[in-house]
Amino acid sequence: MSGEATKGRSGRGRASARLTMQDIARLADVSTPTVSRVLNGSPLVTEETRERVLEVARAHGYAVNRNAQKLRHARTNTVAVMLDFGSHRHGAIGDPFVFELLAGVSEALSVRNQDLLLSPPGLDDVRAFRDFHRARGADGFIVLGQGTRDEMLRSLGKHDIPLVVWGAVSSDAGYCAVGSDNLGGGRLAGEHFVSNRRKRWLFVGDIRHEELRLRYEGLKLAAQGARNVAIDLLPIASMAFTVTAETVASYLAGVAPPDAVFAFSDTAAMAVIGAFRDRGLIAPRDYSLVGYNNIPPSAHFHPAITTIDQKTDVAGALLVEKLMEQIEGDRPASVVLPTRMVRRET
Amino acid sequence: MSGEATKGRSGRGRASARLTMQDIARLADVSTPTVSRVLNGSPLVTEETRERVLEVARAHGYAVNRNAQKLRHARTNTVAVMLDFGSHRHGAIGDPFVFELLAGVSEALSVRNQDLLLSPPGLDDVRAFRDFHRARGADGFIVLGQGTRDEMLRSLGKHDIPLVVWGAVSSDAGYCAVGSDNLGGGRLAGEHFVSNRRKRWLFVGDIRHEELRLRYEGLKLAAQGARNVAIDLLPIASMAFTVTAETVASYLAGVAPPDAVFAFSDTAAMAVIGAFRDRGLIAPRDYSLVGYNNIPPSAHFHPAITTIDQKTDVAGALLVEKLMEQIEGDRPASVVLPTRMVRRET
DNA sequence: AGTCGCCTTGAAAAGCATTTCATAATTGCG
DNA sequence: CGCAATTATGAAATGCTTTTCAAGGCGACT
Repeated sequence: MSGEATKGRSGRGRASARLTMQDIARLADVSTPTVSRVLNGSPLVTEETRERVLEVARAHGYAVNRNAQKLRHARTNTVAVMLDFGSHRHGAIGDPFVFELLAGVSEALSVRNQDLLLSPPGLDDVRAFRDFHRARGADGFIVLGQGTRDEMLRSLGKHDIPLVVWGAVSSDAGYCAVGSDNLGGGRLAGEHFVSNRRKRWLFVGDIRHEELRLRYEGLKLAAQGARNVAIDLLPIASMAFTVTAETVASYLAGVAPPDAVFAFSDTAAMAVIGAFRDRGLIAPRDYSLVGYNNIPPSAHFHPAITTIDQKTDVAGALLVEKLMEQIEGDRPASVVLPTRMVRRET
Repeated sequence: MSGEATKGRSGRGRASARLTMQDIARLADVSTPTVSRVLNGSPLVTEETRERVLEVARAHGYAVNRNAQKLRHARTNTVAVMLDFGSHRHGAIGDPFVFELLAGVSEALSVRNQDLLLSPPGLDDVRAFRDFHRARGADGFIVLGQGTRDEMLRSLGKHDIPLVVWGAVSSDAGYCAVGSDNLGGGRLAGEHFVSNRRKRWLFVGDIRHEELRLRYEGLKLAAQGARNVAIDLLPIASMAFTVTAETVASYLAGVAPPDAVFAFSDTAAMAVIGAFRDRGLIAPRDYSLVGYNNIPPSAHFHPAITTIDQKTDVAGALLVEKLMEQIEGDRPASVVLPTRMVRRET
């Protein structure tokens, strides 16, 4: 509609933005290929030429057009990262956890000089994914949080698209995954309960999420492994990924309260504490509680929350590394990162 | 080095990924321009041709190569988003707040069919910024959190690069900003203290951050506006953006404790509660406390934290809208979004 | 001294889609 | 029925960089 304001003039500051490799070549009195070689650090150039070209390029603030580069190469040097905003928007993830993961990935990619394209929301089926990939928007995908999309990811794995997923690691998934030891994490929580002589355990979380299912399995393992005690593993409060104090409260309304709760996240654990307090139940007096992710506020919470800590510091770099291997044509194995328990008041 | 694994074969699934517009043209028995026109919804094509082309394209799962598109057009339809990971990694931001902002931006961009490029960390000076822009990685920038980079952003504003910043809005900044009413938020906190008859106020936060400085100013305004009371505004604990229970504790060690604390974030508020509790001080009995951002756990905290709520739901869309206007050549005005106080136990 | 081979450089093609301009086909009108 | 005016389509140029291939210049070796 408008579009005249900028089009008309060409003598302003805009002109400099149009600088191309040819311009640099002309100014340095060489050909474009030579400029290209210099800028890419090729050894096939005289030191003297190199310096001249670099000098000109710097003086004019020239930067290579990445899009032309991407077009020329088969590789785009771009990685699409998919976040689970969907559930986050509803207050679900809440933890800065995914954010930390993203920071790690961003850093690792930048080191390797890869662009990070945040994939649009709504890439929910294989078709949308493939289109996105074919449009060469990206060489590969990093999916942060598999959510309930496991099936989609599995069929994606067959499509020859480089893909790494943060989440549950299962041997038969058919795609490369990096994740923490959810089973082990769950077991740690259970062992904590055992050592506190708790007998009525409750798991809070939606086990349709593969990661959470594994944590639950770990918890069960611990229950079965307990000697001389019969553990009562209460039916799961199979609530959505979203956990609020209200949902917990309404669950509590019907039953005799548990004496141990394993919440799928620290944020959920906080909600649990609130709901239990309303019923007059205080941790650790009346029940034990273990959260997950070890987010900073958990340490300051009252009571301070015992939680499972995942090694997120290396996660980003690892995800990127695995993806790069795939892009090179390899088929790297999945990785399970260790977890540990941070024992606090609950 | 390797590179043979994929290169050699061409009969596998790879071949289909190489599908180009020419292929579609040949298959549909038309020319490339026609395919292009069809795919871009140009009216210059017969209905019959259109259908044939679309049919072929769909059948073969063809998707336009965005990089070629970007190269051809002056606009890349890509927006770079800059996050303040730096401080986050040190446990600083912590709040899911920035994350929410990002989600909003992502959604708004996807609606407008714009790619979201997460800009690499370390874009700290004007030069790096400009290079990034010139490389045509992006048509414009959205900066989430101005941090202490205000000066850099100002000089950037003069460089003819479309830019919108989430953060403090000041009339002389020279760049377009969208942010919440930090001054008003600070005043709300102060008024809360006044109504609770608190007299020794402490602000926790690093006022080198423009946003935080404004909140502090708002607090001061409320102090000055109080009738019949002399408010004692304690020297700021001018700690880094990172606030831990330890920093608060060491600050407390030297002075008579305040009876009101305004923390720059809910996460910081939680740290404050922890440190005060260690000194035997309980809110709201011994002091009032107001946080910022209204993150979910604040409601479940014990005591439940009174906080300032920002309208993040519209923020993302607004940021994108302002940026688009700039890319079109306009110079949109900055916007201040309203804040409100969520009064809870503290 | 002559030939071979290496090193540096440039011309041209390729990578994929869009846009301009020209052409062929069709319609409308006198 | 012939000419002008549309309309649908294609050829060629364009955007910017990288890669291949060829050529020219130089020293080294026999």
